[in-house]
Amino acid sequence: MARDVVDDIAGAWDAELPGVVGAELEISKRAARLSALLNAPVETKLARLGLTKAEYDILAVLRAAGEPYRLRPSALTQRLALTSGGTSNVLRRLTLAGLIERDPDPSDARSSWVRLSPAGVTKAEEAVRAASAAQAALLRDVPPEATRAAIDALRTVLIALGDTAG
Amino acid sequence: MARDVVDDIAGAWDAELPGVVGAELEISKRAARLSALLNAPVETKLARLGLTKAEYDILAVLRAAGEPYRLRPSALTQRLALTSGGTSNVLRRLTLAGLIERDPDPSDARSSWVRLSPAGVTKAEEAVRAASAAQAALLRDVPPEATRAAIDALRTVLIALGDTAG
DNA sequence: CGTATGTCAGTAGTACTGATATCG
DNA sequence: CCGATATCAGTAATACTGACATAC
Repeated sequence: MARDVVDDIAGAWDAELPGVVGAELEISKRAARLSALLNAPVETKLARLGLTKAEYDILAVLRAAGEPYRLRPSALTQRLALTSGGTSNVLRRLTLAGLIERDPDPSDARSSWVRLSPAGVTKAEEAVRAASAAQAALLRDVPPEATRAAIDALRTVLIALGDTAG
Repeated sequence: MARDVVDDIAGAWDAELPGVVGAELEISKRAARLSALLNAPVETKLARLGLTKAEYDILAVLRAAGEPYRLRPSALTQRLALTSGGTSNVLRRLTLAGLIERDPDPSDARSSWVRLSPAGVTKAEEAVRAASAAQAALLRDVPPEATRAAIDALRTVLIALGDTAG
């Protein structure tokens, strides 16, 4: 079978410190590498739209939530695995850019709704189309059955790790 | 088949913008998620050793290179996919911490060797053992054949994307 | 002289902690 | 009064660009 970069790294460790590294290196380095490869063209496309990845992640979650495209800051914090402070930081920039707006929540005055502005809806849709197209173009070089096998194997591992829907 | 978090995200997009997102979302989000899950405990362990992930990556490449544990800054820049400026930045911190040293290169006075100090060798080995153990502990919950299937599927995709050894 | 190597200063963005205000 | 929600200030680290020095 052909070798990839991670095979070389694993081989080097086996020669230097036999038995110390194993499958955990192979799976984690390959997951990180694939993620980086698929992410790079997305960041390029987003930059042309004036967005960072962190900003895009928020716009995408809001757009995917469906009308009226609004969620609470705490829901965004949870879905993006950030702290509340980190979420506030990105929301401030998106507000300045006019892509989101705040609606007070009559039922709980501590919180508020974060809602895509009309410009935010447009930007979110442009961004998700651009991001998907960029990644799909990269994956054109991969046989569909290989992509499918990776998707299924990754899902199985993630579920075993407790990353389940709900 | 059981559903994971990404199934929910893909389902939401299919309902909102049918046909826009496909396999590229499923593979990229799962790779990113698995990478994040496997990385989190590593960063915790490294923090206890006084290392950041970027510092660890450099120490690990130097240690895996074998004796005399030294490489040129340009080689580190290439293997870690950084710019030269980014590499310099981390090397400065590692030098201050006493974990690496510089040896002039008699054959090319523009460059120099970056070499693990004795303390750097010890720290690198402690760190790689701690990182591997933390990830292996996580993966104890995953059937070995599922891990193996993911490793092989990821390797196939990476090779198709041109990420080959050499 | 032009290219390659590396450092440094400055910058932008990420994402944290801890303090604070407010409300249920 | 306690816990939840969110913002803000401050901090640390990442990693970039562009300017620069040096040497091949």
